[in-house]
Amino acid sequence: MKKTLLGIYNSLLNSYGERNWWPAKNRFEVIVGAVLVQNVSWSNAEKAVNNLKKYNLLNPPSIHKSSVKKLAPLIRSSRFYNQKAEKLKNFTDYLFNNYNGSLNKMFTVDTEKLRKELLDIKGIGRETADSILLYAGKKPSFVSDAYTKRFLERYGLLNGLSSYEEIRSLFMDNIPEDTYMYNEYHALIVHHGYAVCKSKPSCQICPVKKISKKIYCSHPSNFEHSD
DNA sequence: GTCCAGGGCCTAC
DNA sequence: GTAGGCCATGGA
Repeated sequence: MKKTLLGIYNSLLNSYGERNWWPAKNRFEVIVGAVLVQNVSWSNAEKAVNNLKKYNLLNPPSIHKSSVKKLAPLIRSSRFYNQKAEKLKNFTDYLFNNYNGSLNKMFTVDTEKLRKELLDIKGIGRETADSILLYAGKKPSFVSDAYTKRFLERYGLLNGLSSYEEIRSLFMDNIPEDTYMYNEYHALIVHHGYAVCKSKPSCQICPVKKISKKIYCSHPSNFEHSD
């Protein structure tokens, strides 16, 4: 499994190159983006992020001071905007209550401890917490998601594993604890699944096959299973 | 018009 | 612990 996962990583990296995620200027922008992109396309989330920026609200104190009523219309494009406005405020409440509003202080906390804290915030689930840890905090916490699960299924690597934590552990137990690799690996899987396999009649990594209503790559033959 | 995107919470069983 | 409903935009 170690060799397989590393082999897939190298194939993806060779095919697509570094993805250089997350597309954001600073850590808080990553965090806001991670919440706003929940179950919506990045383009929709990006519009909402830019709107907050436009009104100088893309910083912890401004979100903290703003009401849900003020924030919600600005992030309308990100879908579920009332809930997401609440979520952004839940995060800044946590940040000010525990770290005096300082992301620097927050990110000095041990990775697993901080992960638990983030998961206690209403609106921050596993994928969002791991995205914050990895892409904002540069901490080695692998991000799994729907693409990752689909990807592993497609290549027959899931072997009955299904939960988020199981999939996350599959990567963390089998590839080096390397923030750069965690960062690129997740970004490459998303890029492969979304930008390439979905948009092109054939992709460089594997042939495309239509299953049910979605388009999936389905041939594992490009990756040798060494174990 | 239909489909679906880089989820998470709540409730019921 | 998990299946299903809910939230409720915009581009293809």
